Amino acid sequence: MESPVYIQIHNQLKRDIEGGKWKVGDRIPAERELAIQFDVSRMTLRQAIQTLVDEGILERRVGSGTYVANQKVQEVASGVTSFTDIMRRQGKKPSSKTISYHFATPSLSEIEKLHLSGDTPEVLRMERIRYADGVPISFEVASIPADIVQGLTKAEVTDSFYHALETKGGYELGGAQQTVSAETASERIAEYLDIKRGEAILKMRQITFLQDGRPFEYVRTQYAGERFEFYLER
Amino acid sequence: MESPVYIQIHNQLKRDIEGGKWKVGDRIPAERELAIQFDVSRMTLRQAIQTLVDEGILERRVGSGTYVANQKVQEVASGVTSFTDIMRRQGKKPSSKTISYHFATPSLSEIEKLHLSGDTPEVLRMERIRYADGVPISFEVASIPADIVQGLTKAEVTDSFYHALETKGGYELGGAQQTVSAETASERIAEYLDIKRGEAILKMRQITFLQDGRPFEYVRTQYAGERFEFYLER
DNA sequence: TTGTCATTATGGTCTAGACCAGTTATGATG
DNA sequence: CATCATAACTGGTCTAGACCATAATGACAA
Repeated sequence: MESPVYIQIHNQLKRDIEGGKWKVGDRIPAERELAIQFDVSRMTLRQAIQTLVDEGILERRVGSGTYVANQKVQEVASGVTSFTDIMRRQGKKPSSKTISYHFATPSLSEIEKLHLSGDTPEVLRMERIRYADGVPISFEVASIPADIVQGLTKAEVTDSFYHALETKGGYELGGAQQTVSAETASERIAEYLDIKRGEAILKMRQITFLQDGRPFEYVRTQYAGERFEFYLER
Repeated sequence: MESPVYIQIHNQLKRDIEGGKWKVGDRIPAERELAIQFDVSRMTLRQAIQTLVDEGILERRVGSGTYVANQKVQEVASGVTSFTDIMRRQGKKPSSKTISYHFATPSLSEIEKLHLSGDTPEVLRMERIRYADGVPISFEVASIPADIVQGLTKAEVTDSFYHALETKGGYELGGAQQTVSAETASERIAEYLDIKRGEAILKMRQITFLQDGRPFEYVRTQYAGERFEFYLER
């Protein structure tokens, strides 16, 4: 591993919690004890705990202990949500078909949007159709700097990219910028989405950022207008 | 003082920044130096800096220094913005043409969306076309409970509704719920927006709330797809 | 003038302690 | 058995160092 120790501990604790080692409301071992278990100083252990507190996963109570918080707000309020999560939350079964998946030299707009530099930057570019309960919802093109996906398998990238980034890559996801507009469907898109040419398309461009502000993903999505709508609270 | 040292330092640095000691983009002294100035250990000084980074006031750059961040996000991210404000911010001259403006008995969906009750509720319903620099951008239908607009003139409602609500009505604006979808233009809408029938329309439904959670406005807007896009940060 | 490379300064991480203040469990005492 | 003081434990803060990777600087060579 190359990520900082406290991130590794963060990930380990997160896995433990998600794996059911401790349930909501449970008290986890004291800082001093965990520090011994992980063989780090208490300050380092505290840094790991802090990141989980920031995420709303843990909750500290002075004099009493550190507890597994009952999450809720987080997912709705904060940031980036994957297609998979959105569909699951609506009780739909998400699936997708990968049209293409290959590394390439980035286009000008990819270089600009992803802040790429160096003499020979490379991006992973993939095209996918996404389905809800088997009905095509959207066609998307995603571009990701090659170094970000280093060490991830194709399955991890296509099936659980955000999750893999956090657990295996040690990255922390930040916010996103989106623009939403409307167009009519081209012949190719219409075929992909099983609609007629000229029907309405909701087009979204999204740049997703890491916690430190680095863009790591540039996605262009075209949704079948008749089957999808955006919901926002502000 | 009784607050922790790092909070005191936090406050001092904040005062310094607000007082103009350092301007946006300036580099503040190095951590090691500030630690000496405040006569604390570097770890404690870092804790003070961290709180300011969390607030988006400072920005760290490894190997380079700590800088006063240029804030931005806030205004964009938070709250309800009027068409007028959005256009002004983009340097466009906003205008609008009122198609209809009358009080009516609410439809079922208006009753539901606006939480109307009482035996004879009434809504103000108005239809408008919005322009930017004279080019039609959107057609909107807005419904407002009659009691909300009591005491406001027609000009105040059509020209500066949010502003008039706050100053003359004494209401405090809260959040909003929006759904965004795509459709194709009907004959009537196409005419209003000076586009062809069948062209893409970005359709937004918005319910706007007061601070206390009461809905006070239900707006259905259709934007000319080729002339408008939504921008979001999340 | 340009490119390379070593130096230096910066933030990032980590340690092994310390003391404080709030909470809880333990016992002694009535 | 109930009460209350106290000891033990918890997270919160703080220190005085250390080493690392990155970024900026300046000297030197091409």
